[in-house]
Amino acid sequence: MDFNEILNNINENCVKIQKKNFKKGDIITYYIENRKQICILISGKADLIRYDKDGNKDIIENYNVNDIFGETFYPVNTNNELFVQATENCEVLIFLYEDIKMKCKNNCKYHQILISSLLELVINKSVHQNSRIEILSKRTIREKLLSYFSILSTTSSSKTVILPFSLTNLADYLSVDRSAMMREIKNLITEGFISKNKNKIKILY
Amino acid sequence: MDFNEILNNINENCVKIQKKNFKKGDIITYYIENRKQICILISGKADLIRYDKDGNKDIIENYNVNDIFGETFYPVNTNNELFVQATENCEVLIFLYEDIKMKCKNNCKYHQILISSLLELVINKSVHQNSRIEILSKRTIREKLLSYFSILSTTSSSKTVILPFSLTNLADYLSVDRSAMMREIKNLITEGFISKNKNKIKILY
DNA sequence: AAAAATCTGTTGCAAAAGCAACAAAATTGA
DNA sequence: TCAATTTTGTTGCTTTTGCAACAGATTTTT
Repeated sequence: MDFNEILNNINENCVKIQKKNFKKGDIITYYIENRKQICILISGKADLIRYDKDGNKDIIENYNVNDIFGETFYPVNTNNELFVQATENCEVLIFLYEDIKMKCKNNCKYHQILISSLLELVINKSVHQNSRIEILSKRTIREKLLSYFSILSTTSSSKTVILPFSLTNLADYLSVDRSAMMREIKNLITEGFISKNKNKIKILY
Repeated sequence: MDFNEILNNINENCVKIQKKNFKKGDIITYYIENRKQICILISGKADLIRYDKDGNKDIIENYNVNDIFGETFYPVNTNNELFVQATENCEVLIFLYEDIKMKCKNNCKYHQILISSLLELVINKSVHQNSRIEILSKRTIREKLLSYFSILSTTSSSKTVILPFSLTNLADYLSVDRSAMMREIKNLITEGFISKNKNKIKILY
């Protein structure tokens, strides 16, 4: 998926796409009701963040290369302030859905490639969301952990998985209390289901 | 989104799309690893169903008009048998992702409309999935319920919401024990947060 | 219209999870 | 490099949830 090629070749008269750079810590975009912005992360990492009414910071999603975000994909309402913040330096493509939605009159090739590529990215996003739903649907912390490890194991084709984030963030991702999760990891180890070394988990069953 | 128009006008030499009819109870499709089928529900209702290793039936998703499904959107592995079953008579468009992915040589107009329409449907799907994730991320049954009611209330612009499915299925959707959910609904009523009449919930705060 | 199946509502009890608070280890950054 | 911050690991206690088992109401099927 070479978005730079698309960007360089697309007919500027028909599609308005911006490429912007952000430094670590910068706000890439605020989610605005009734706008439909689409952002594609070309390089770097970023988080979708919300502050709830009690002022607690929630990391709702995190993004890597080829991830797609923007309020187009998220139910936005005025109660929540949602924004995406760079956790590393980032290159991002930014445009509005209505600006690319329909084929331009010029019938330009790269516009069509853009739409097809976008479709592919959104499908990937949907698959990831379904994995997340699958995990969150589990009733116990144990099942959530095992289900998460199992998905990592399948995608990496290995019984030893490397956690892509800290245990603190894992608890957030599974949406459980961290200390309760730690307790359950300990139980899984003593009961022989897994072993653990730093951020490597080995599945033993 | 008029898929019949697309179907009637699309160049049959470039895109293979089938329209099929199903009776209530029929299996619309089994999810197969490494295939990438896409189905669009034109009319009727259907459920995505899994039987886990203990033989328990799980309703994972349910589909209405304009919903899109197929293994393209779901992480499939050989451990689970996944299939979609009609809960009412259905008309369904069925095709393979690779058959429509790239623009045909003929450059036919309706092929492009199909891809754009598909993009729109997948974006909608993604927004719904995010709502579901939002709800499932809540830690307590009470928060899940209130969060669900609040989303229904926002989309219907009314403080009185009509539950689109039975309480039994609501418990499934929220992924909680039904009796515990009933208890919590009762608590919400006695504490004055909501009132309830049949399948109508009124939000009182 | 009767029988079967599903859904709603309720409860006691056991298990699991959340909360709070703390210390030690590891990482970051000034 | 040393101080500050974040992460990991642990535990006692409380609250919430799940489970099991009912009975009654409602809906569907025959």
